[in-house]
Amino acid sequence: MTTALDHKAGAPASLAAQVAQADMNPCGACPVRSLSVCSALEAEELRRLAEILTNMKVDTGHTLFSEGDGADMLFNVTSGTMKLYKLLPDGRRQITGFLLPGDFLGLSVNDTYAYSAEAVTSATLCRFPRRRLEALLEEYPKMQRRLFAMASNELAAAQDQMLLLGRKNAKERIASFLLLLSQRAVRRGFKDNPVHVPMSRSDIADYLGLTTETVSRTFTQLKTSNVIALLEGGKVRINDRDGLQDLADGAA
Amino acid sequence: MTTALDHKAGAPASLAAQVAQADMNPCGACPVRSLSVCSALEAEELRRLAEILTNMKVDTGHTLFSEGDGADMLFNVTSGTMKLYKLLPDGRRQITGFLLPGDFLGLSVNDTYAYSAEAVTSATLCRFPRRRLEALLEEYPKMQRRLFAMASNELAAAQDQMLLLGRKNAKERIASFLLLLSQRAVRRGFKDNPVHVPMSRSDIADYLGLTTETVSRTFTQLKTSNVIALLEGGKVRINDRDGLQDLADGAA
DNA sequence: AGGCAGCGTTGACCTGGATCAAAGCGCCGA
DNA sequence: TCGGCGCTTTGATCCAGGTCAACGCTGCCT
Repeated sequence: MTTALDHKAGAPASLAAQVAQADMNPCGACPVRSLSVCSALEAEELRRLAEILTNMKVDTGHTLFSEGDGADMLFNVTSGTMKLYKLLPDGRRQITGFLLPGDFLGLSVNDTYAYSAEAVTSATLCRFPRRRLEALLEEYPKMQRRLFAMASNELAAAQDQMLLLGRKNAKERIASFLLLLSQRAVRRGFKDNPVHVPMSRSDIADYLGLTTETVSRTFTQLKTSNVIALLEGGKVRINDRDGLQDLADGAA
Repeated sequence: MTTALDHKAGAPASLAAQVAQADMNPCGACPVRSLSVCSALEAEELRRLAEILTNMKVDTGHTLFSEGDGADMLFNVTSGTMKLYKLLPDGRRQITGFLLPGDFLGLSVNDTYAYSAEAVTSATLCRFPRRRLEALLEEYPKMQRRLFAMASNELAAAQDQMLLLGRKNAKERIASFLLLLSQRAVRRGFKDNPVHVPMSRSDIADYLGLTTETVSRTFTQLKTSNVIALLEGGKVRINDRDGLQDLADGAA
């Protein structure tokens, strides 16, 4: 079992220093300001955020929280990859999303999490007490609006995923998945081509509503038809992006 | 083809009269204040909303907007049922949700709708110009917060639906669907038992990621095993709610 | 009244992906 | 260095749900 290593975000003095630079993100090492809940805010707002956050680190496989737990914390991923999932009583699992640096997690409708969150790779996050963040939101409507925009984006992504799960075949699902990862890499400022795929076949399967065997076979098919190449280290090179896009759209 | 019948919401005088009663909802006949974007607001806020809204009516089958259209309007359903869907180029369709009175639609990330909206039954809506509503949101953070809460709810529903589409079998999907309709009826103040199912088999199929034939057969199975009874007028009586719940959870 | 178009149901058959099984292939710890 | 465990791949077989087809019902339109 892995454990979470919590620690308060630096000493107060160092915090103040951080915030003195207006373009510093209080979420520590978060390299993706444009996606973070913390981005596009005023220095004053950042300072207030910094006051209530705690930086933490989780190892691969660590469960951050489980469906049904009391939802008193919100998180922002600052490095690594997390997965969110829901389970059926018999163990069937659906991964509802993979979270990259800048992504936010922990929103809940009532007072319990509606899904579980687990680290795909070792990851760092910053953690906000729900109550205190909500209080800040009241004070700074701009933060509220930013959070709303993020939720809207997630909703749009969820709808794409419903189309995928309800109507696409295995090849189309894998193609869509690879393009999604590629696009997200670009948005995070990395090059889009050898796509880094940090998750296991089993995670991919549970995200796409398939089995590991089908995921594996489909990767092999795409490799055989030279649309992609499987590189070492969990990297996938896209040889024929247009072909992959046509597949993903169901146009092929 | 059906057409939308737009008309300004009453005369200014009548509007003022409406708003004078603080617990009147500016969205005309909307009977479900607790779910509406308009609910739980101050008289002042309601008055401002009433100023910018237009009530409208759409007939069964009418397309309110299509995926890719410029998203300059937001809507709130006041009566009837709407469906949201996405299409693949070859015509495969995924319905991402059914909207009942009080539900909000038209949120978009960039400036175009990410899905199409069509009337399942004839329906009435109130329509807000996006720009003007956004301006109001700036002014009234409480409205913003309310909208955020609604988006969070939709997100949770979308995650449930992903679990359904990715991991449940046909019987479990139909069971989940019936219980969902039943619960929503309760929340809207109707009795939960003979559930009203206003949508066609084809709509149900495209919502659940099945075919009409499978939907029909599964209804028949549930009827045969006396879990439900199919009544006339698109009503379904739930005879064994616990049994249905076990099915929906995949516990049976 | 008749005809016809769309929906729902049912039957027969087919197939994509699940399931079951077994073999490679790191990677880590002793 | 070796052994073993977990992940991935590949093969063989199965089956839930898709596809194709036919028919009944209902409600329009003429």
